[in-house]
Amino acid sequence: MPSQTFLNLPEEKRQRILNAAVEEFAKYSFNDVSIAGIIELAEIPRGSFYQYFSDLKDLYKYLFHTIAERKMVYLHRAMQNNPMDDFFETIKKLYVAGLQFAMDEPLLTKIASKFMKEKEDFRKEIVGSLEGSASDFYLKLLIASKEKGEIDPNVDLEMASFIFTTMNLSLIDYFLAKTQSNDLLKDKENLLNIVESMFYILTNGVKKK
Amino acid sequence: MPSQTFLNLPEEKRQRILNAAVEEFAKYSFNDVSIAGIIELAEIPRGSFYQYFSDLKDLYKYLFHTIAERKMVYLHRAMQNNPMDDFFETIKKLYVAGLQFAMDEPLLTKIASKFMKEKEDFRKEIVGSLEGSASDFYLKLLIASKEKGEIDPNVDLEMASFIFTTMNLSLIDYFLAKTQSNDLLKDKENLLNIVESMFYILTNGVKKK
Amino acid sequence: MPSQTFLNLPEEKRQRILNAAVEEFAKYSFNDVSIAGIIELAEIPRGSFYQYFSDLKDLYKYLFHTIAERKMVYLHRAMQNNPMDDFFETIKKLYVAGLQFAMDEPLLTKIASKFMKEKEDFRKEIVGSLEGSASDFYLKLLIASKEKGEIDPNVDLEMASFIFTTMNLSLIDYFLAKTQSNDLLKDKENLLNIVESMFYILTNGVKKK
Amino acid sequence: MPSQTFLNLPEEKRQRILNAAVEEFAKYSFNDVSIAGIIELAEIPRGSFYQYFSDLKDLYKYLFHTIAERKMVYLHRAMQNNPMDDFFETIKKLYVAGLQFAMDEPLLTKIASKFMKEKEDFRKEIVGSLEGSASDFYLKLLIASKEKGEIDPNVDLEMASFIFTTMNLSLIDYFLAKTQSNDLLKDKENLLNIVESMFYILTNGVKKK
DNA sequence: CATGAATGAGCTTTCATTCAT
DNA sequence: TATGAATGAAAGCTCATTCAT
Repeated sequence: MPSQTFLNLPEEKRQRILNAAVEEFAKYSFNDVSIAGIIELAEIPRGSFYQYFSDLKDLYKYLFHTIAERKMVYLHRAMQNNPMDDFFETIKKLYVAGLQFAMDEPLLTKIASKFMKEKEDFRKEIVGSLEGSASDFYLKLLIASKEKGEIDPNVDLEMASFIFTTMNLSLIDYFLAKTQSNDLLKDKENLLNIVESMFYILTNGVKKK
Repeated sequence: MPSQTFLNLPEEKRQRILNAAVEEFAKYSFNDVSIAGIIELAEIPRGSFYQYFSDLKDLYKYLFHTIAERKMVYLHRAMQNNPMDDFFETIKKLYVAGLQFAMDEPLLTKIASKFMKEKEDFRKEIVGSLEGSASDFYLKLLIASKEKGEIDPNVDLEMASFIFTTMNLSLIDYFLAKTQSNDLLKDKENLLNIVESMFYILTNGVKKK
Repeated sequence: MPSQTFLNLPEEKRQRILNAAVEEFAKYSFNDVSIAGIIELAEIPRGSFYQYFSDLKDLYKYLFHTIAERKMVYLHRAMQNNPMDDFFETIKKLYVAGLQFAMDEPLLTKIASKFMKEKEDFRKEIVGSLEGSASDFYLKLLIASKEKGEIDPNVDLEMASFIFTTMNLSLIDYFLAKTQSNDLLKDKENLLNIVESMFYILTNGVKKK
Repeated sequence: MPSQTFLNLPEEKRQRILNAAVEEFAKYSFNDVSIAGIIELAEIPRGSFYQYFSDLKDLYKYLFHTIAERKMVYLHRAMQNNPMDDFFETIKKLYVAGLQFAMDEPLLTKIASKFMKEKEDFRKEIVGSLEGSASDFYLKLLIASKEKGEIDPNVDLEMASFIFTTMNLSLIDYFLAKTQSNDLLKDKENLLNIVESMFYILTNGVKKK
């Protein structure tokens, strides 16, 4: 909740501040980011910071929710296209959308990734009401899918949703790590291949049948 | 490389220091742990710390390698039993051993888990020679297993090893998270069930056949 | 390069800080001066120091250049008067000007004198571009003077410039040392006598002719 | 005054300690030398230091007097040879002997040179009874020489002795500075030339006659 | 005597936050 | 509102000196 003052700021200045914050939060974990660092990058006076935000956490919250919103756009877009896809197709599209976001906005993704590694208390404090976790979302999809007979009845759905959640995050981390050194991953073709090979395993398992 | 002085310390005092360090490193990421915090917990004077360790990193390295060693005992024990197990059985046992360690030593496990979330540069600095990552280890097992015809030839082995690595870590994190609030997980029976349901999915996939 | 903040400080406070620094640097060699000592003398809080200077060296540099400038005023004044003086007259005036400065600003002179005794690396770091040493300056004068036939052709000019440089500094040190206990030296008459008797030797030698 | 314990030490160990001290004191001014540094170089335990010396100053004093003694050997040797030399010859030989010592024992000379740059209080404390300064020594020679009619009666003898003292020290510093980069100075021929050209000036002056 | 562990004082530096203009 | 100066708490590290064995 930045002050109205901040929201009224001329676009250019507001962006300068946000960009500075993004740069810092993409580089360091929350506790290692200093107000000093941000105001220096943003080239704003010390006092101004406190006029705009009550706190570093205040700024972080705002940033985080902005990022979440932006990512949601990608995810919604991915799901709207074809509401008749089966479970696997849906999830795959979500994965790809997530990676696409990572490709388009690596810094924001980095922040989100760092966020997932923060302490749970901190995360709860930032997110506020835990508005339906990703895991719950997958679980609902799985239940629906099971009713349609797409899912092996021996599968523990909670575990499955845990796996899909985890692998999604890991894939993004993997992508961020590789993207720095190597840019082979930067073409979308390759991205799809990776998701495909992951899904082959998650849907069929690794065991020879 | 703590000083000989530290190693010569009376058991009780040495443990007090190590326990203090464990407590702090289990609670905070490396950068958020302060020497001040540790010496206060351990009730040793400021100067003594520097007589024992050159640095916070010095202490951390020592701690980390101690933990790694201790965990290795669990893993080796798990593998020695039955060298004739197939791939799935082997991995399953490793997972269980990892969880067993987490159950016996939740704080140490927490430190190890936090370690995995540190920046790569830092990790490299601590580990020194990157002595064959977990992922490489799984890959070798998978290749051997494939040659024995246990693995679906359509499976991308690199991806599979990535998944097995990731899930192992995630499972441990999951366990640590749950273990704090809820202690239903604390009996071994339950542990095995969790691993089983995960392996069902990783071996057979979630799709109905 | 002190911060603008420092330069904007109210005269009184700025002087208090500078005076404190002068007092300390006149008393101790650079390495033995502590920020702690200065802020206590100046009665400013710890944090303020760092708002004004990045470093002790930063303050020292500023101080040193201020002193150099102030001394230059004396030296220039001494030389402007009579550009037609011969070599001996010129140098003599420089010596006297130097001593005059020492008389007017004994603390600043003390700092300059201490500076000359620091390690060469340090000196270079402070001065920056070694803008033509005193020795070079004397050498040029000597060469010009030789051409005018004022100098004994048997004299090694480099050695002569070395001697004039050295004696200048030593004279100032001598003056500083004596000035503390004894204030007979404090009248200008005496000062001139000293310089005269030194010059008699440097120009004519000690040997009976 | 090191303890008898120190003096009884096996030669090898005593030398190790003294060499370590020499190395440190040749590198840093007294205040910047740490006991820590010396015991590390000497590889002796912390406690031992205090068994041998009450203090860093204690060690320094001992070292300093050792050096002074050693240098005296050179100076006495220089003077004994030819008691019939005139003033100029005598002084010249002393200068050369000093430089010879600097050539043979650069580290010890460095320490002596650093000593001259210490605060006067400190110097007095180390030397103890100011047992006849170099300047007094030159003064006596000059007086004797004047009686023999070798000295220009217009010369202020105090000033002359000051000059001879100062130039001697400066010459040694100059030699030490040059000796590090350039070893042209290291042959004795050159050394003599330098002293000669200095003496030409000090005896005859720079003025054309 | 030799040893080396214990200790705390003292220094530098960073930073979040408050406040006055 | 914008600004940036003031401030002191807190951390890391070094070292001389004392002491117990």
